[in-house]
Amino acid sequence: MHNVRTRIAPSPTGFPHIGTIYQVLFDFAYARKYQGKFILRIEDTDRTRFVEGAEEVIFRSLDWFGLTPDEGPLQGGPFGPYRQSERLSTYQKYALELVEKGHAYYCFCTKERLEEMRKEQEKNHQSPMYDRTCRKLTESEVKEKRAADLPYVIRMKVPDNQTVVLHDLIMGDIEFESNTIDDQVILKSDGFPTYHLGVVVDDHLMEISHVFRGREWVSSTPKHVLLYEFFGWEMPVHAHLPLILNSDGKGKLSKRHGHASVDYYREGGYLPEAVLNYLSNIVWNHPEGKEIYSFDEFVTLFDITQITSQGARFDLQKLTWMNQQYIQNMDDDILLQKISDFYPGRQIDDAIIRKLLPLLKTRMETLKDFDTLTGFFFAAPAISPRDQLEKEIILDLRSVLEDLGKWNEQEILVALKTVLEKHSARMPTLYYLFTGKEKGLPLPQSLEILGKEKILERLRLLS
RNA sequence: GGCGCCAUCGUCUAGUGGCCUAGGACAUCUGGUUUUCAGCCAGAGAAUCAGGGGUUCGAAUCCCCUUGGCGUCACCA
Repeated sequence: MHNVRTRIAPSPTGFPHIGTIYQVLFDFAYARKYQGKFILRIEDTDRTRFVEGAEEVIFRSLDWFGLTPDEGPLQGGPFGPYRQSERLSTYQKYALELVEKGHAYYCFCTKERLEEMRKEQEKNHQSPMYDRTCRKLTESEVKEKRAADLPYVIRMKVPDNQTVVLHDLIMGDIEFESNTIDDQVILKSDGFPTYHLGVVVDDHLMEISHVFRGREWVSSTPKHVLLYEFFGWEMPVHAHLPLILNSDGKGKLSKRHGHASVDYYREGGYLPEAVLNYLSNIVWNHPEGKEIYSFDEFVTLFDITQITSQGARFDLQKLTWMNQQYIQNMDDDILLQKISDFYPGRQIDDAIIRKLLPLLKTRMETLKDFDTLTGFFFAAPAISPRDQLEKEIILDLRSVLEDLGKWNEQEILVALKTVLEKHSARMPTLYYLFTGKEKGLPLPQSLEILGKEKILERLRLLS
C-alpha cells in the first residue's frame, strides 16, 4: 500500500455539521493508524452558497477536537493550493482533456430547457436525466456556438450498457448500470467545476489514498468511478460511512436540530474527547465491549471494515452520559484547566474550586453545569425567606452556627440537623436559604469551604 | 417512481450455523448507601432477532420473496 493520505473536503456554506466531524474522526484515525497524513481541502465551488467566515469556523472546529490537519489552507503543504476556488485552471484543463479524449462534451442547453425537460420526464414517470441533446452536436456546430459566445457547460459522456462497479471497503462491491447514470455536468458555465470533477481531480492530484465519507454519496460514486476510468487514474479506496440519523429516525441528522452543529457542543460545555468517543461508538465497538475509551485506543484498535452497516440515530442523552463519565474520571488539574478555559475572562479562585472538585465531578454533566452548581460561592443569591417558618429557621441557624466551636463539615452537619429537627424541616429548605436552589452540592462541605464569616454575613442579610 | 443501501430490547449495539431459554450500554422503574441532588452498589421490566418461505440434524446467523426505513436522482456539496 502506498502512503496513506486521507482528507476532509467541506464546503464553506454554513456552520460545521457534527457529521463532518464524524467523518474526520475516521480520516484522522486512519491516517494516524498508518502513519499517514490528513488533509483539509476547502470545496468552495458554489459561489451562490458561499458563507463569509464559514471557513474559519471549520478550522477552529477541527482544532477544538484536536483534529488539526497536516496539510490545508492554513498549514500549507506540497499539494496546494488547498482551496478549490484557487485551482480553477486545473479543473478547466482536465475538463478539456476529457472533451478531447471523447469522454465529455459541451452542452449549451439553458436552465429553462432543462427544467422543462425534467417536468416532462416526471410527467411520463421517467427518472429525470439529461436527454443528451448536445451530445449529438457536430464539431462544427459546437465551434459555431462557441464562436457566438453562448454560455456552456461540460458534461461527462456516460457510456451505454456498461456495469460500473464500486469497490467499497465497508459495503463491498456495489454494481450500477451505466444506463441509470446521468451525463453529469462537470464544469459549470461560470468556469467552476462541480463537486464530481473537483473531488476526482483533487483527490488524484493530492494523492489521496482513502476516501471516507457519508453513505449519501454512494449513488453518485459511479460517476466518480467513470471519471477515474476516463482519466486512466487509479481510484483511491472508498469507504462509505453509515449515516447519522435524527433521533426520531426520520432522515439524516439535520440542521434543524441544534445539536447538529459543532458549536452546540463547544458552547454547551461538552468535552471534545467525549464527543469523539460517542461518535466512534455509534458505529464501532470496542473488542472488550468497553464504551469509554480514548482516541488513541480507538486508533490502535479500530478496523474500518468492521464498523456497523446501519444508520445510527443520534442519542444526545447517551453522549451527555459519556461526557459526565469523562468529567468524573478526569484528573483534577486537567478539569480545572478545562473549567477556566470554558469561562474565559472570568476570575476564578483556583483554591476554592480545587476543594469543590470532588463534589463537582459526580454532578457535572457538562462544563456548563459548573455555573449552576457553584454560583452561590461567588455571589449571594438574591432571595428572601418565603414564610414565617423560614424566618425562624434563619434565626436559629444564625445562633447555632455562630456558637460553633470548630468550623468543619462534621460540626456544621450536626448544627444543621439540630435546626432541621427542631422545625421538622427537610434539607431542601436549607438549600434554598443558602443557595437559592433546593438542591446542589453537599451543604456542610460547601459551608465549610465558603467560611464562617461569609455564611453568617449572608444569614444576617436574610433576616 | 428509478437506482442503491439497511433491518436484534425505546435508543446504540454484541452475535458470522449449535455456547442464545439472545449479552452489554444509555434511558426507564425498584431497593440500598445518604445531609439535598448527584454518584456508587444491587435488582427489575424491556427484542416471538420485521414477516413469510426455503437450506440444514440444527438458523438471529446462509438463500429467496414481501414489507418497512433510509439515501440519491441539480450548472449543491
